[in-house]
Amino acid sequence: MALGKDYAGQDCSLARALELVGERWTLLVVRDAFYGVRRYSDFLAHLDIPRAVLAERLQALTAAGVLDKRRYQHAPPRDEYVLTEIGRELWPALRALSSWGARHLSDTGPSRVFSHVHCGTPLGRFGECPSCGDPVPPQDVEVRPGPGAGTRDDPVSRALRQPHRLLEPLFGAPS
Amino acid sequence: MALGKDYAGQDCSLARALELVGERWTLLVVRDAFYGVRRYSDFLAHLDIPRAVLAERLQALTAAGVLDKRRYQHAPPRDEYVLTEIGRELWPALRALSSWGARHLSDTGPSRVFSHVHCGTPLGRFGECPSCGDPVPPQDVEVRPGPGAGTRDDPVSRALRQPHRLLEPLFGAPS
DNA sequence: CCCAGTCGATTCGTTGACCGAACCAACACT
DNA sequence: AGTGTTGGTTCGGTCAACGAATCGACTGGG
Repeated sequence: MALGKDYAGQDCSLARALELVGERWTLLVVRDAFYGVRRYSDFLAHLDIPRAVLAERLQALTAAGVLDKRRYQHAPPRDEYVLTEIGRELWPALRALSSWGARHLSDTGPSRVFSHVHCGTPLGRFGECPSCGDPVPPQDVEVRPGPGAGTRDDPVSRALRQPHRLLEPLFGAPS
Repeated sequence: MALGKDYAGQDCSLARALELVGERWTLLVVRDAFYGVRRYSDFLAHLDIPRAVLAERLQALTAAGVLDKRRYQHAPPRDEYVLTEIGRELWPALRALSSWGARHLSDTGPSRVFSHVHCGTPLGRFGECPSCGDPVPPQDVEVRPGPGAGTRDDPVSRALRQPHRLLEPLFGAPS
């Protein structure tokens, strides 16, 4: 977590994962990346995160190969951050944690619902499709607002009010 | 995370989960609980965590219903912390994160290997049994040291050098 | 050319969580 | 009485997070 000290001595895959992805805000940044957020200003507006912290997290995730920073426009220079294959493989972990939170820490029901885009079935708690029985890769998952949906009013929240496929860019950024 | 501010406004199950379980050390405490660690002093010895922080985390997890603090002996008074059903349901998330870390952030291979106790098959990346095809509940999982096992020398690390079933107490504490 | 606006940051002073060592209370054993 | 174990609490010091202000590169408008 790079919070003063690392988890030195914890010879454990979990500890190593947490040093990168366990810092404050980091997993929420990754979650937004799955939602299709790609630009600094959109992360900023959706997360209410201090600018310096966002810049640091994006840099760390890029350095670790979870995100790829690429210039999609040269005049003026504009960069976007996109999940790499390594980043996309965080989906099961993200899904499991989020599902756990929804089941045990929520009073209003989930704020977003995930379903298999091919058959419309809501995902099970491991991210699998109950009717097909197989784990669903994120690009085949559709997000929709759920019963506990919030009332934020930033461009990202507004765009997420309609069904959206994971990993698809939220805004028509030049690919 | 209760780090200065909470994730106010992040109306999201993931954010709620992270406020509890996303703080530094917390998931490692839960991991140790799955390993069968139950006593304050054992967490302390295995994690190299500041005493105050451990006390705070155990209290928070207990308050949230993830751990159950119970007195297993009255003279002298001794308490143990045991995973509740809610806590045990964190297993898929823990497994997914740990597996991700092992695949992408490890140079020596996993420090511990998990396998289905009924058939001996090593678990897949979602915590499922590749040969049975079903998700394996933690009480049916066996931990063994893996190729990247460390060289710590505390009672917990020593006890974990031999195969051990998850959730079983590491030491013969009176149940 | 000049000015306002946007994007992606960096800088800075303050707050607060984490760290590690010391201390403490309750109890058991000798 | 003295020593040891367990399960904490207390206390400075340090370092990361916070939020506001600033900045540099660029564009489009007048």
